Amino acid sequence: MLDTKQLRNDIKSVEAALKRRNFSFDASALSVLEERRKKNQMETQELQNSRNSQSKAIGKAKAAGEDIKPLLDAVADLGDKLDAAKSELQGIQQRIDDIVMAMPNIPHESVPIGNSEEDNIEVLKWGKPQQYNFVAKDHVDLGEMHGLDFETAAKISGARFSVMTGKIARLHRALTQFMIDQHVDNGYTEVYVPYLVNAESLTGTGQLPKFEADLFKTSLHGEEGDAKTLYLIPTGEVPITNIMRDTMVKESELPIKFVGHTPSFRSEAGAYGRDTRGLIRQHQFEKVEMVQMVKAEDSYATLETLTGHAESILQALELPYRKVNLCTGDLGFSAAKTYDLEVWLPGQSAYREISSCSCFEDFQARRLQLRWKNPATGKVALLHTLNGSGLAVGRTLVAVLENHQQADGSIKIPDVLHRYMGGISIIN
RNA sequence: GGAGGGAUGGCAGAGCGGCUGAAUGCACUGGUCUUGAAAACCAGCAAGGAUUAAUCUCCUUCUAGGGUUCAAAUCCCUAUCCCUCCA
Repeated sequence: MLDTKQLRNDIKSVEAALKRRNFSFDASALSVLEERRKKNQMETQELQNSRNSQSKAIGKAKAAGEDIKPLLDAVADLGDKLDAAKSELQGIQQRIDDIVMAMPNIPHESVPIGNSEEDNIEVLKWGKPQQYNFVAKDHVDLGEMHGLDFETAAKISGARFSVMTGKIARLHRALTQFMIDQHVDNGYTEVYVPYLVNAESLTGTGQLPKFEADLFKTSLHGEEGDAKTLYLIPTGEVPITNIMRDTMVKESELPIKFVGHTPSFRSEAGAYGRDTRGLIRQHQFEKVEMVQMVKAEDSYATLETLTGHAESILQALELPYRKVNLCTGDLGFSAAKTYDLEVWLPGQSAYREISSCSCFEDFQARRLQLRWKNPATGKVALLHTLNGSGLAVGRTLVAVLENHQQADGSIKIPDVLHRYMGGISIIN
């Protein structure tokens, strides 16, 4: 959520900033609503003030044993007036909230302006795509040789699911273990979190109210009451970030660094026909997620180090990748700036997203009521939140299979994984 | 499945329907004292919003949503979460 003060005082610059990411809204309508809200709020507060003071007077008169009848008569119609004023104010406020909650974050000045992923800017390339003296297979062909099975998954669940058996399942788990251990070494605290979350949590990180269609929604015994509805998490970001919802953090606890391994569930509504082959786009996939909460002045430096932590995994696994600065048109709803890491996939001869590292500034913190008190100033301030996948495990498996394949279809296991694979160095 | 108890500021924890935005303790901040620190003592210290140049002032908030009342942390109903006991 954007700062409502800024929306009130400087709506023009908000309008201009959001235009850079192709988001437009009716600024004048919002201003009109604001005016009405202000007028209404002042009237309502005046009525409340009058009620409070008159009620106090009644209390005093009663205590003094005076006749309170005339005082009671004086406030007779105040309640109705107040109720009317309140409900009107509430209505206006609701309309304002609906508009504001649907507004995306303002892109950071270093974010390139553009419409689509074509306009993203490559920041760096690491590693060289290997030249093979044979025809490189894609991960589906390779995987099926080693226990990756989509047909069985389709029987169990449907399209966009997978079953792994044997060494490939172990490799998948090894990747997860390696990633978590690496991030714990980098100072992150490991967390285990729920995979079903309530609507408040999703609102806090920005998936709701706007993106409900992307989520799997559960119902308990056929009931869909608002309070009880739980959603499958679309990313570990949701539960991990919400650990700190509604808290006043002590300075000594900062920065907060969490890492957790969770599945992610995505409906992939609107992705019909895209990446239908293989593990790239599944309804269920694993991720190791890093989340940080930092002071405002530290957030952009933190984005660099956090992205570096994700990169270190790719480097350790000897996977060529590139880092891109997402343009305004490709930026997620809550993000102010995002680096995507794209890994080289020989099977597709293309770089594909494997990690997304974002700085949200105070956009999520405002919804989450995530704050800290600065002892130096005595002031309360919103924290800045960041997160990044480190990495998407399923896609990392794809990258390892494709990049480390041998002519005979066997897979060479990167050195750092040997200890997680019981010493195996090749899958054949 | 049944019967109770609870949810209050950063934390712990009081709180007769009106002078309670909330005792007290801890934590925190400033000061006295000390070579320095600790201890002790003194003082300050909730958040959000409206208004203001700022102060002042005003409004809201004691889990959430309803209700009773001139007036609700306090009474009533519902929901959520936590705890205890019985099956």
